[in-house]
Amino acid sequence: MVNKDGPTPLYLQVKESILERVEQHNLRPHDRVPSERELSQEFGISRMTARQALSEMVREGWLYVSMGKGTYVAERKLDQGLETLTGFTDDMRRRGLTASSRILQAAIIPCSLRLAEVLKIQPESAIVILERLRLADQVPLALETAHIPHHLCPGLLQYDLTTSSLYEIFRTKYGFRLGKAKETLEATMANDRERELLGLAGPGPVLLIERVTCLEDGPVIEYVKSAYRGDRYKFHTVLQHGS
Amino acid sequence: MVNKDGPTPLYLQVKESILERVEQHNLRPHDRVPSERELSQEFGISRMTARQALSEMVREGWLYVSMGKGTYVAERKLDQGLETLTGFTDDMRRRGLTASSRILQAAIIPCSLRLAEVLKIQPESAIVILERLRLADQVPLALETAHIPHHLCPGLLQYDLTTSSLYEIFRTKYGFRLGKAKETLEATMANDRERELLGLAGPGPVLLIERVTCLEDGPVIEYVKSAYRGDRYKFHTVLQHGS
DNA sequence: GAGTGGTCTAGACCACTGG
DNA sequence: CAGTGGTCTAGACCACTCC
Repeated sequence: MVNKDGPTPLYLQVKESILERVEQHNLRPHDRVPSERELSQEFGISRMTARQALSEMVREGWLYVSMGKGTYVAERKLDQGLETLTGFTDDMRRRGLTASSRILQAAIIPCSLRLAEVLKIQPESAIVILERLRLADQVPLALETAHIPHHLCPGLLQYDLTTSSLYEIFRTKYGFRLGKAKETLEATMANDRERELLGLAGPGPVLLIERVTCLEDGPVIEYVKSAYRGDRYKFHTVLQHGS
Repeated sequence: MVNKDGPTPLYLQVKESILERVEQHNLRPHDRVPSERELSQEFGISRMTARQALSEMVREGWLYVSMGKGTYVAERKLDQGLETLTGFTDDMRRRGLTASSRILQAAIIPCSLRLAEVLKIQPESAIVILERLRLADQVPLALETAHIPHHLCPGLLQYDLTTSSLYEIFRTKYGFRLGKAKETLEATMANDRERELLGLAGPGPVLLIERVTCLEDGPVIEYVKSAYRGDRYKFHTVLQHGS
């Protein structure tokens, strides 16, 4: 059942084994998984090793624990995807809306000092700057400015960016796989330009979102700053307790 | 140094002890923390127990490990553990600030119809309502109202909620383990009450955060609505691309 | 009372880093 | 080489849940 002499740690082998049962639906949400003592007998390992496999899976959201009762398979589908990285197009699709864009600026420019630090490239390197008014069902919702290192995606501006998702182009045209993104969100007042483009009658709040996105293998692919109309947009996320 | 007979687990006592040294700057970023074997001698505990304290802190982003060299204090940048569920107190601690509270309302009231749906309890059930002005280094930062099913934590109001973390009380006094939380964030204008309590001179934006938190084994433990000063607070999160 | 997870011990061997 | 974290063992006692 497990290989005690191989290079793979025992607890990882146990983890993989349970993960398989979950993914192949031999174990379904809210089914009980074998107890720590059962696993240690089944695999011929100590209870602490079985425990390490289970508690890692609990931490990662695959399983949950009910004190004195047992460990169970977690519900995945409900919240899955809310903490995942999506662009404007997918975000709107999830809300049942159709995304489109009006391009305000699309150019290749030298990169400022501050931006070079964020994108982890040399100052003055060429970057693609792409400013778009993002519409949901034809109504202005956000003003979005993306900064992308030009050497990572030469020829980006030849594609139709009014209807296509930028992330879709990254994936299909350049073969990029997105990794992690860091976001910050804050509430501010709309400035004049935002007010005009978003169609606000008077002063109003906007949700300012900054995102730094990395590819799976490390390099920063974009820095995006967006201003969402406060009265029309809510940001959703799911947090998992870390212990 | 540690209390072996008390109700607090040894590894948590060790964790708190190291956390204190980090917060009081006795240990600075990139300083080495005592090794697992050193800690087990210092506290008179086994190495596995010391290890549990350290590895939890690594997972939470306080420390990092360098293989074969040692364990070190992490740079408290906006890096890790940001997608984990924390309360105001821990959030401020991560930013190097001290959290405190002014209690505006603490009572047991019957639950409204709308709230009953969110908390998944019967309408008119008793709930604890706790409204607090949250301060960071003595400066008002957020107005927070928590709604908690009373039957889950009877006697909650007897505890000191001005300095204690609500989540700390959940954990130590009731033995709760937090699971997932769903949050929504939006930008609005401060209403009169928020403006007065948060100390805003005139109209200003606030970041409105709603959170529904569940325990590990399912039940909803709280619904919290918070209004953060837009000019003093940024929300951080990390998104992971869903493959 | 029997089973569960939560904590803890006192050892052990390994791969890795530094001097 | 001595020290580090990574893994693992075979026990132990506890609080909890269900019957």
